[in-house]
Amino acid sequence: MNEKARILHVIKTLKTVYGDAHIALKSKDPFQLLVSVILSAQCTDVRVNKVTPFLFEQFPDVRSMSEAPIEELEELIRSTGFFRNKAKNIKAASQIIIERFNGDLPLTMEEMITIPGVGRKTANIMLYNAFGVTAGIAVDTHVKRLARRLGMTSETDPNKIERDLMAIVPQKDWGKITYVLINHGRQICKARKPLCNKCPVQDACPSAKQFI
DNA sequence: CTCCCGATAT
DNA sequence: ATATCAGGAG
Repeated sequence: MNEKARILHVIKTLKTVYGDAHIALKSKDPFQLLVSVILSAQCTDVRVNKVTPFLFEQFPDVRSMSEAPIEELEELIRSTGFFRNKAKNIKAASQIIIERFNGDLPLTMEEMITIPGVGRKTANIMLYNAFGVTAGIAVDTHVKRLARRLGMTSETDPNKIERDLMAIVPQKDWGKITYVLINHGRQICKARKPLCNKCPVQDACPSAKQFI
């Protein structure tokens, strides 16, 4: 079995095991999803889901968020970390969305990444989950770690990892592959102590023996 | 490359 | 005590 066939086998197996994998961030519309994704940087989704109910109770939409006092915003999201940057970005993003996009989120990668606090990872998550648009593959810390361990890339830069993954993963799987890898990364292929003996793709993983 | 940063697992 | 957690900007 060649390298490409090995990788496709890994993807197929993980898709079967984590078939119901989906976004874990709670939101009731695209704008709330954007705020949640910005908050999720270097923070667990469980923590984000704990603060957003209180945050959206005070500032439920793009209009109210654009006028939110920065100190109140900071206090409401403090526990998610990087709270000064995140508060500043969320407010600036809200103002930009109103001024440049007439209050609605843009539907293209090009426009999406002009929003403060939004890079390719956040844009990919938004386009797929809010609008069903498949522009690329969202590379977060889990996707980066797993793609490297599973031998799908040797790069460390998220943009280069995304390019490598897009060349291997069938386009119809670009949206879902992120959640498949995230779930596998949380349950089995954990950052510190990966559970290789319980891994469904152990036999096809070039990193397995190094952790056993 | 560095900085931002609190919460949690190990 | 320290590594890690749905990253992005300068």
